[in-house]
Amino acid sequence: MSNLDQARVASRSTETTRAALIKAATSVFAEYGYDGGSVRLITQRAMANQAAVNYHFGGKDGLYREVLIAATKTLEQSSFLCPEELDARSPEEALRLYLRQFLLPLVKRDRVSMYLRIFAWESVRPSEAFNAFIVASPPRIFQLAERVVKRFLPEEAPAETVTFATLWLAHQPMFFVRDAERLARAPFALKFDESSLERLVDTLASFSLRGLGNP
Amino acid sequence: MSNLDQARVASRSTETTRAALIKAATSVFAEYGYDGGSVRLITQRAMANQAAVNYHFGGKDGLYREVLIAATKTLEQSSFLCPEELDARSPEEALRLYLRQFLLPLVKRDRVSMYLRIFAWESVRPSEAFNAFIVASPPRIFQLAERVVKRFLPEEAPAETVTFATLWLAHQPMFFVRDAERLARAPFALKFDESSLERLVDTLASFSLRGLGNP
DNA sequence: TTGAAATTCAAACGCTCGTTTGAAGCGAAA
DNA sequence: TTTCGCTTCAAACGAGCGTTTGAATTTCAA
Repeated sequence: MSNLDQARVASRSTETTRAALIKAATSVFAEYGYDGGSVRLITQRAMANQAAVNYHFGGKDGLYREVLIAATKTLEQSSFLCPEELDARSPEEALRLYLRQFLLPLVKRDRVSMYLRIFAWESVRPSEAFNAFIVASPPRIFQLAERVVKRFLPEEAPAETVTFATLWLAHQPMFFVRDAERLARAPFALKFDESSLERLVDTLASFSLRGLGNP
Repeated sequence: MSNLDQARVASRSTETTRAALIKAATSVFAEYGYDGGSVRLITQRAMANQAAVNYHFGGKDGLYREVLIAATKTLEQSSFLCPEELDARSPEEALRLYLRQFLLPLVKRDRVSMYLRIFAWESVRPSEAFNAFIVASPPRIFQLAERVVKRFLPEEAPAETVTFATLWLAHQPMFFVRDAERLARAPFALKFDESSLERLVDTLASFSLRGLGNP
């Protein structure tokens, strides 16, 4: 009887718990971010014991890393966000598609939206676990904003300008996704449904493309 | 001997401690935000006892409120950020001035910059103490972005569009100020000095005015 | 100088957090 | 059926947080 056999034998119950924890962690981290999401809430939602996180993943960090791995894997397989899709379109359409995809979490609650929410949290103040992760395996979606921006900037644009522009663009949808809950309350009262999402995409695309001065 | 007399009599040492705490709290909150700034660090910098915060201000909230009061008072007296100054300029100049003033904390460490940093923190995830404060006495500087934006939008623009645009503009400089420390490290490596600040102002002003599509 | 009020201080309280512990439960091989 | 290793569990640990406590100290009018 090898370790492999043992692992296979025990894998059913183990995998059940692991999967439940990852699923619960995904929703909790999407809602509250890494620092704000507590192990107690995650294990509660997964109907597992608190110690299970440490037993199966070595700690909160390890569980988060699993979520990030699943996120990058899913997002890389999602055709909506693949770089080739962007390159096949005109710069204007690419920009609009980019904004629209990253704003979708405002009205959707599916898995991809939760992953995008997690990235939106990390765009504010990245956790150390996240930094360690993107150094090890940088998610492809982080190149997307730069890719879109480069379609507009001249070839000879300095790297600093590209960085400014990339950060500038990437954080426009991130802000709305991350703070949707707060913006829904006073004094903003922005409730997002399909139609207001479209208007937001229109507005951001217009500003990003032509600026405030050219409506 | 009235309470007033007692207050006056005891005011020297009291005011010294109070002022030291407020000064220390300003720098700590500017550095780490409200949640991230601890009472222990504040009292350490002020060379005061931990209990002094509760004794003089009733708690961390109360101390923060004093900082916010000082911030709004100072910022309202600062001619750089007054609404009249903006109205006296062309829309383009007003926008540029707005961006420049709110990006100044990147290179300056003076009192006004610390206050702007605190507001930048609050723009991400406002503390309850902050929400309670702005309801009681809304700082004037929060109307500035809307004022600038309205110079560009047509009179009949829907309120939702104005809100979108205001949030869009207001968060552009806030992001850089808040995350300056992180952006200085890899993979961005954006160190800000006078010249790079000017380039950032140029870039953001250009994008905000004319968008990516019209360099 | 005296006494009462104001202020400071070290220590501890109560809470939440991530993590650890050691016993109990469980399933499959012997 | 017994045994052994993997998994679960309730409980506690230790660290950090804001806050409270009660005694010591300072201050100053009387």
